[in-house]
Amino acid sequence: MENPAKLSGKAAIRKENENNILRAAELVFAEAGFGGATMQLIADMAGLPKANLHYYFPTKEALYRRIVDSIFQIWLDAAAVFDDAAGPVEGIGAYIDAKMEISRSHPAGSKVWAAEVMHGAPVIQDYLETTLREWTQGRAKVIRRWIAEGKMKPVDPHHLLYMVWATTQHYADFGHQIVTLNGGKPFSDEQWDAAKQSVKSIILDGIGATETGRAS
Amino acid sequence: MENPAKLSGKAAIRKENENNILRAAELVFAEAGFGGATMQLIADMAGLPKANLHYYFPTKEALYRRIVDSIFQIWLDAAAVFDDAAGPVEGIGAYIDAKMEISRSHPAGSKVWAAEVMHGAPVIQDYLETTLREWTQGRAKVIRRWIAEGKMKPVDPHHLLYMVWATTQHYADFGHQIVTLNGGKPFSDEQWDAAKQSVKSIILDGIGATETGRAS
DNA sequence: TCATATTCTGACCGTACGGTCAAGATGCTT
DNA sequence: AAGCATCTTGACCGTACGGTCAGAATATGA
Repeated sequence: MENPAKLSGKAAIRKENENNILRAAELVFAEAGFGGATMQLIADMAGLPKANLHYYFPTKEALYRRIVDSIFQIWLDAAAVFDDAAGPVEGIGAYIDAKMEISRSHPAGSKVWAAEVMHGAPVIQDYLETTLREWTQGRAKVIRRWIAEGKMKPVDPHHLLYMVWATTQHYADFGHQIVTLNGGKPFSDEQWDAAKQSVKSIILDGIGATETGRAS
Repeated sequence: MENPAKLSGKAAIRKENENNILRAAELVFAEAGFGGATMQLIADMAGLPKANLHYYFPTKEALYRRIVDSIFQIWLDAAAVFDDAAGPVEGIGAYIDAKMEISRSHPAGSKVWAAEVMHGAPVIQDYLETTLREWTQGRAKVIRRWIAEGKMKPVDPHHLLYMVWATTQHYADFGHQIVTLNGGKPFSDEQWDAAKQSVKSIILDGIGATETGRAS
C-alpha cells in the first residue's frame, strides 16, 4: 500500500498521468514554442483525450508554467556545486560539468527556458528579478573573493557567468545545429566528454585558474 | 529620377513598404515566435492593412523565410574578418567584435535565428547542411593551421567556434535576462565595450593566443 | 453492496487565425 | 487625357485553436 512505484489507485493514476503530460508538454513546447504548441498535440503525445488534459491542467498557461518552473529548479540545484568549492578550478569546473550534463539530459527544458527569455520572459519575470538576481550576485561575490585571493585573474564575474551559461546551454538550445555540423549524428559519450573538456579548458585557462593544480 | 533615396513612384512605394514590413516582422517574430506571431500584428506595426501585407508577401512562411535569410547573410558577411587575419588574436578577436556588434544592432534577427534552430530548423535545414557546414570546415582548417604554427594552444576548432557563437549571441538572445540582471537598464556604450573586452580576454587567453602581442 | 468522490471523454462553443477576392484608388506611359 | 499596370482595402471564408460541459465510467470507503 505504501509502495510509491506501483501504487495502484487514484493517486497513482493521477501521478502517472501528470508525468506523462509534463513529459509530452516539455517536448512539444520545446519543438514548437508556446504559440506553436497545441493542447491537442500534447494530449495525443501523452496518450489521452484533450478534455482529460484540461482536467489535470486547466489552461495552457498553467501547464507551461509548470514546465518552466521545473527546469529553473534543476538549474538552481545544479549550482550547489559552486558553493562548497575551494577555488575556481573546482567550483567553475564542476559547474560547467553540471550544466553540460543538464544540456545533455534535459535539452527540451533548456529550449523552453531559452524561448521564454527570448520572448521577454512574460511568465518568469519575477524569477529573474528575485531568485536569479540574488543567485547571480552571490556567485559574483564568490568569484570576486577568488580574484582577491589570487586564484584567478581579474575578470568581470557577470560576463564570466554569461559565458558559462551561454556555452553550456548552447549544446542544448542549438543541439540541432551541432548535430547537423556533426554529420547528422548525435554526440557519442566520447564527444560529450570532449566537449566538456574543451569548454572547461578554454574557460579555466581564460580566467587564469590553474594554480590549484588541476588534473589535466 | 535616379535618386535612390527619395525616388518617388511605384518602385519607391514598393521598397518602403517592403522595408517597413520586414522591420515589423523581424520584431514580431522575435518577440512572439513563428507560431505566436500574427499577420495582423505585423500589419498593424508596419502601418498597413493585413490584405496589403499579403500583397507583398503571399504567405507567413515566405515572410519568415526572408527574415531568416537576411540575418544569416549578415552573419556570413561578418565572418570575412576571419579570413584575412595573420593569427588568432586578430582573426578571432575581430570575429568576436563583429558578432558582438551584430548582437547589439540586430538582436531581433538573432532571436529569430535562434528560435528557428531550436525548433529543428524546419526552414533553413539546407543552409545548415551546405553553406554553414562548408563555412565551419573552412574556419576549422584555419584554426588548425594556427595551432600547427604554434600561434595558439591545441583546442578543438568546432568547440571553440561554438563557444564564440554561443557567447556573442547570448547578448542578443538572452538580452532581456541580462538587462534584468543589470537592474533593468540596457547596456551603455561603456558596458558594451566591457562585455567585448571580457569575452575576448577570456577566450583569447583560453586558447593561449597572446604571442602576436595584442594591444591590451 | 451501495453511496460517494474522482476520473474520463465525446460533443460542442466562441474566437482568432491565415488567406482570398473583387472592386476601387493611384500613379505611369504614351 | 486616356489606357494600363500596380497598389490598396474592407469584407469575407474555412479552419483550427483553447476551453467547457454534461454525463458516463471507475475506484474508494463504509
